[in-house]
Amino acid sequence: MIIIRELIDDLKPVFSKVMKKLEVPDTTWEPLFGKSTVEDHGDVALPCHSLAGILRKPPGEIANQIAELVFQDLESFATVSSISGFVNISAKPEWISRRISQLLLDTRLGVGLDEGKIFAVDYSAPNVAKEMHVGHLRSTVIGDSIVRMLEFKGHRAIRENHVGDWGTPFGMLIEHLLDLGEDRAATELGVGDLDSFYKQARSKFVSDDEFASRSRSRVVLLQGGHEETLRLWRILVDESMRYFNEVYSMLGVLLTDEDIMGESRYQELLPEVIERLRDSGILEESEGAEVVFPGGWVNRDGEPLPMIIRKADGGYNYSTSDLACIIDRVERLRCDGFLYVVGTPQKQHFEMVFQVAKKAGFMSDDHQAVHVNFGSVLDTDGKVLKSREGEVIKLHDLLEEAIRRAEETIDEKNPNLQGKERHDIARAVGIGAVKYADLSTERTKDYVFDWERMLSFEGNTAPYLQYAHARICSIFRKWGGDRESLRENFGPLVEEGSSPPTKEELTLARRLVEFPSILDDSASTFSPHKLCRHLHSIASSFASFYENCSILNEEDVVIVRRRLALCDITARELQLGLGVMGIIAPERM
RNA sequence: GGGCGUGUAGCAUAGCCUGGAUAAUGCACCGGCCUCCUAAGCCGGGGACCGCGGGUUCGAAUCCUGCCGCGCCCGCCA
Repeated sequence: MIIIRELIDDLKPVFSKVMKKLEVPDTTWEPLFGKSTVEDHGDVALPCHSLAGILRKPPGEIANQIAELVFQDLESFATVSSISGFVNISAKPEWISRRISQLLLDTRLGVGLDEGKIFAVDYSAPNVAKEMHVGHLRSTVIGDSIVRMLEFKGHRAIRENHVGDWGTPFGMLIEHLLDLGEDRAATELGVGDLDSFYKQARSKFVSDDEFASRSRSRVVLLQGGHEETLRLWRILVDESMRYFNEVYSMLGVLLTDEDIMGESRYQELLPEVIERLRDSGILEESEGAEVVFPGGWVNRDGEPLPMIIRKADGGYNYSTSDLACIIDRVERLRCDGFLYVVGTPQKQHFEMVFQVAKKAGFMSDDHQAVHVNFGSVLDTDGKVLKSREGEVIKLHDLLEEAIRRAEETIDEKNPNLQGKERHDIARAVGIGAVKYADLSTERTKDYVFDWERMLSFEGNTAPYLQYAHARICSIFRKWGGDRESLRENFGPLVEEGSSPPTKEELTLARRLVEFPSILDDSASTFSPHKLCRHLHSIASSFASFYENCSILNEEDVVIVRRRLALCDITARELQLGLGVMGIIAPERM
C-alpha cells in the first residue's frame, strides 16, 4: 500500500538514479520503498537488509552510502538519514506546504477521478413482510458508503436493492392478509409490525391444514400471474416498502423506490437461465432437480456438491435468480463490476455462483464480481445481537434509540440547542454514531454493537469527528473573514519573519496531505474502515493542534492565516470523508 | 467428517494480502491541565510471551505447517 503517494513519486527519480549507479535493479529496491513503519523515523523508508547479498556489504553501510548519495538531490524538499540499515526520508515543511496549497485550491481535496466504470451494488435487501434486522443495517450502511465512494471517484454506481419479494412464503402471507382483511393487514404492516404478521401466518401454516392448503394453492396462483393474487401480493410489497423507506429515510441512505430490483423482477429470466446453462452443456439432472456441479466442493458424504438451478418440483432457487441477475447486469446494464454487500455466511454461495456464471459464459474475466462480505453483529456478551426477548431487534426502534440517546447527551452538554436544530443535530449524531460504529471496523469481522462505545463522543467515533468539525466551524464564525481568500493566497508554512510551524501544525498537515491516497485505497478495496481510521487521526491531530496552537488569538497575521488554512482543509476533509460514509457533519453541536 | 473464517494489553480494534526498526489506536486505569478560539478536549504514564508448537528467512503478528478455542457453511430456504 502506497501512502503519501506524491512524496514517493517525487523521491523515486532520485533513488532510481542512485540505485542505477549502485547497479541495483529497480525491481529489487522499488518494492522495499514505502511508508515508514515507525513515524518518528520519517515519512518514507528504504530497508537495505536484503541488498546486502547483492552489494556484499553490511546493511548499515549500504544505508549510509545511499543516504549520502541521495542527500544533495533531495535537499530542496526532504531530509534523509540512516540508522540500522534503513534509509529514512522526511518531507520538509516546504514540500508539505506545496501540497497543502494544492489541496486548498482543489474542490476535490486532491482526490483524483478514476476512469469511470459501471458498478452494480447489491445491498440492503430486506424481505417483504419481515422485520429488517441488524444484518440489513450492516448491508445498507456499508453498501451506501461504497456507492458514495465509487461515485465520488467518478464511477457510475447502480444501486440494486434485491428485495425478497417472491417465493413460497407468499402463499401463506397472502392468505393471512385475506383472513385479517386488507385494511387491517395494511395497517399492521404499515406501522412496521412486520414480524408479528409473518409469525401469525407461519403459525397458522404449521397448525392449520386448511390454511396450509389454501396457501399452497395461492402460491400456484401467484406464480401463474393470477391478477387478483398479484393485487394482494402488491399490497404486501407496497406496505412493506413503505416501512423500509421510513427506515431508509431515518438512516439517510441513497436508496429509493427506483433502486428496487426485487426477486420478482427476475422471474421471467429464470427459464432462460436454464436454457443457457443447458446450451453451454453444464446443466445436469440429479434426483429430479436440474443442477450444475461447479466442482471443488463436496457435501458431508464427500460427494460433489451441486448448485441447484431448478428444484424437483419445478420451482427455482436463490442461485438461479442470482445467475439471472448477472446476465441482466452484464447484458442490459453493461456493468464492469458487481458488488454484493452480503454477510460472510453466504461466501460459498457466491463463490459457486461466480464460478458457474463464468463457466457458462454469463460473465468474463474482465468483470469484477466481488462478494463484499461482512461479519455478524454481536452483543456485548459476544452472542449474535438479539432483543431481550430473544427476537430480532427492529431497526426502526434501534435508530430511534440512537437519536434519543444523542438528544440526552446534547441536553447535558449543550442545553442552548433547542427545537429543530437540536433535533437535527441529534439525528446527525445518533445516526452518524450507529453508521460509523459499523463502518469503522474491518467489515469481514464480526463487530460488537455497544451503545456506550459508539455514542461515547470519545475515541474513534462519529461524534468525535463531528465535534472536531463543529469546532472549526465555530472558529470561522468567530473569525468572520472570507474563507475562500485563505485558499487562494496560502503563504508557505515556512516564511521569513514568522515563527516556523510547530510540531502540531506539521503533524496535522502531514495527515491532511495523506488524505487523498487513503480515500483511494478505501474506495478501491471497498473498505470504509481505512478512511475512518484516517479521519480519526486527522481529528485527533487537529485536537492537539487546536489545544497547543492559538489561532485567532495569535498576533502574527501570517500565522493566523496559515493556521486558518489548516483548519479549512481539516474541516473540508472531515466533511468529505464523513460525507462519503453518509454521515452528516453539523456546523455546531 | 470436509470446507471457510477468526484468535493481537482488562475491553474494543488496526496492522496480515505485498515480511523489516521499540507491535499501533481508542476505551478503561494512574497523574497533570479550564480568568484564554467549544474540557464532547489536551498533555504525560503504566499495561501485550500478537492462541500454542514447529518451519522458511539476515529478519515473522504478517508466509508455510501441525494443534487448540470460537464462529459460520456443507443439495432442493434465502
